[in-house]
Amino acid sequence: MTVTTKGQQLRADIIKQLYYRKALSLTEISKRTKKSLPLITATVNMLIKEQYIIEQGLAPSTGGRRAQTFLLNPKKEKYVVAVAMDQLTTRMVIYNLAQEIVMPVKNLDLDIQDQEAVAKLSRFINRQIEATGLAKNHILGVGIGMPGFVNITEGINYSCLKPADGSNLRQYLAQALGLPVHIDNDSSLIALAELNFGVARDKKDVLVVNIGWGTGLGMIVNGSLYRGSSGYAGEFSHIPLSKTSNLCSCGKVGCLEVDTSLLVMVANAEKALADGSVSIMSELFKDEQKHKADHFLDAVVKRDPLAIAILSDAAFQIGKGLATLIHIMNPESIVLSGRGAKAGKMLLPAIEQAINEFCIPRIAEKTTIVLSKLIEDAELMASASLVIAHSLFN
Amino acid sequence: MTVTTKGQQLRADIIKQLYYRKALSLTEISKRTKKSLPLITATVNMLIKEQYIIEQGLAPSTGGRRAQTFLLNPKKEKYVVAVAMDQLTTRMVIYNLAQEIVMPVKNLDLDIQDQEAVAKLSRFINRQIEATGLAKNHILGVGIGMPGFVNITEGINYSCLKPADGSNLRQYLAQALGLPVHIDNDSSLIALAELNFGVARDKKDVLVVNIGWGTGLGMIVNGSLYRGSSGYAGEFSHIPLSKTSNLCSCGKVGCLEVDTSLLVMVANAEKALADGSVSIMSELFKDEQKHKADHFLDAVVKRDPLAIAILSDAAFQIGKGLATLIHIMNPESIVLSGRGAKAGKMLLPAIEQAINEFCIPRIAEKTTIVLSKLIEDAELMASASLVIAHSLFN
DNA sequence: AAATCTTTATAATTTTTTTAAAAAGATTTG
DNA sequence: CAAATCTTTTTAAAAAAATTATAAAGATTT
Repeated sequence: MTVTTKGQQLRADIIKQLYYRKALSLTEISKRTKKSLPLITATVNMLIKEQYIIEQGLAPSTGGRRAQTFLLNPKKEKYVVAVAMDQLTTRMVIYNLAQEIVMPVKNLDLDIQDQEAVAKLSRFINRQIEATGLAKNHILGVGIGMPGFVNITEGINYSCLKPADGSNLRQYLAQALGLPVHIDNDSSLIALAELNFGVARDKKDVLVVNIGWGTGLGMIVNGSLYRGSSGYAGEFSHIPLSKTSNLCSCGKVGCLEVDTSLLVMVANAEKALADGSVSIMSELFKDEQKHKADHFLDAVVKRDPLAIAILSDAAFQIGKGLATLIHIMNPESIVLSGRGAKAGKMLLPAIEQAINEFCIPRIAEKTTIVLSKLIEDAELMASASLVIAHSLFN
Repeated sequence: MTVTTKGQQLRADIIKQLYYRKALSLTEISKRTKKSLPLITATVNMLIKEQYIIEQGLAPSTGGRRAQTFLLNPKKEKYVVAVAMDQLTTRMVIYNLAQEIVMPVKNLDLDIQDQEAVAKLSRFINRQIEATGLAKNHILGVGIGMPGFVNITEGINYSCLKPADGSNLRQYLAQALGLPVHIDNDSSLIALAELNFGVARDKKDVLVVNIGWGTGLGMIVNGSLYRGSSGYAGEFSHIPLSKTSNLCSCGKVGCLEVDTSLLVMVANAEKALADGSVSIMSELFKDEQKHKADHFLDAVVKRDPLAIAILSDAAFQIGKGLATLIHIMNPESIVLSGRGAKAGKMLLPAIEQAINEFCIPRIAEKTTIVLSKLIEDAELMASASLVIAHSLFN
């Protein structure tokens, strides 16, 4: 059993704060870690001696003496592997402690339902790490975001990515890669990204909607990610809300997902095209290099009327679901994130209309709907921060 | 501005722990307050000297030396006034520090929408206190639970109980009573009661449903009451879920409340009786001493088929709403509380059926539905603990 | 440009926690 | 059944951390 001393904990906390906030003064670190200034001063000096931290220069004046600020050392040879998976594509990147990209994003076409997905994944990660020539003892760990019911303590995904030998997913990967591995649900990670690096920074109660194949949800409650008693909180897409009686992939009828998934939107588009609707999608869909969902989103961004109409119908349903969430959670804001948030501005009117229609004004009036500024990077950034959050830096 | 020192804070924390848990050993207090044993020992000894705490006797053996346990002193002349309001009735009781009843429950028929409700309330409370002969400086404060949108920091109820002179509700009452006053929403208080004294004790994530005139909700998240960013979290009864298009009191259509409020159930019963249904309610309703809702609940307890049928319809709708909540919050358990929980066992089958029908099994399987054991006392107990939580004990 | 005001950084003091030791009581064993 | 052992509480001593106070640095004002 590894025992973590208080000193180690504080070192890790300080590094974590600097990782999230970049430049910080001693006073700021002290406030954030809730430890006294003398203790922080001593610990930071130790970390400077060990090259983890460098002096950055003076902070802008706030009226008196300017504070010295500190930064994580980009030259320190400590690296983080970040992986973001979705149903069909897996992306990977390597960062240093300053969140600078050491190895640019690499893509792998990988069907998450593939029987050999786990083996392919670990080969891919290993190959990329080897290609960089980085020594494994300089890599702090691997953070992986993935769809499905993820048990983060056990390191299992109940929905997919089961190792062929029946072993534990995280253990399998840790063994195969020779590195610490941390896995989490994609929507949870996107919420963490918005909390640590995005528009949910410094906010206490925020709902982050992951608009993608399905409609995921990550909940920031009291300033930290809420996971529920068995880790499955935020199963937004399967709440009973649809008026249609379409069967959902989960086996139930009436789930929100049957009206709002990107796949359903694509299907609706194809149906409309078959019925003779005019749209640039009929051209776009011929290019099979990209997935139809991406073509659909492109069409939306290009203001294609049919695509926008279909998207708006889905957005209205999402908005109705959000109205329920607002009543229950009374959040400060709701962040639209995930790959579908590319079409963010197109989504907003229908969502806001639904919220106005279904919310008691007093409850909704303080809740703002905002668009993510991270979009593509969110999941990778959060995968990396998973590793930072679990490392000890000895 | 009153400054609270660390020492005062710890004294209050210790008293609070003893108030919630009754007999505790020094070690247990130390763990609960997360303060060291030497510090706790010293502070408890100080509180014993001041008569706040008494030795209770030795704890049962756990294998080694038996621990001394401590209790709040029932003879200490410190009292708490607890008030619980609903739409038509207000109840009041006075406890000592050991939660023993010093003045038994008194009732006041008070329509919460009455223009002079606040004045009547303060006269009532004052009269009862005077009747006991207790000195005001021996009373720690008054805790009041009430329906409506309550802003606990400002001390305002936006829905009702507005002082005629336009002043602040809590300030008005504090002035009129000459005592510290704390107000909170009834459903929030019932949830606090279950957390501190009931079946949600030691649990982290629990939803407490207040079945009454409407269907209220208090959420325990990470072991404490979650209020949302502007204090209105848990507005369960106005989520869009009903298939009917009945107009809700909130001005919207489709709210859960239009199918599940006790008033709707009574209306349904009356309609069925008018249509010729046979039921003991036709007799019961003639007695106008009690409210029809109480008669309805009595009929349910007496297993009247019509009443049970009506209740089950409502319960099914509540269950559908709870299915949504389970997906979002993934709670450890859901507690059915409030006056409607008297009919608890009758509610369970329909609620569980709805949950089975609308929940993904993996998510719902770990969530248990339990009945409150506090029912009547819940709100009064929590009103009192409001006062304890805000007092300083100097 | 000197004086004042703010804020950071360091030092001294106090408080609190941690660790260790002692005491009390239950359980086991000869 | 009594002595010995084992647990746990209680008290005491040492170490760590947080407050408080002071000094230093730099910005702003007069």
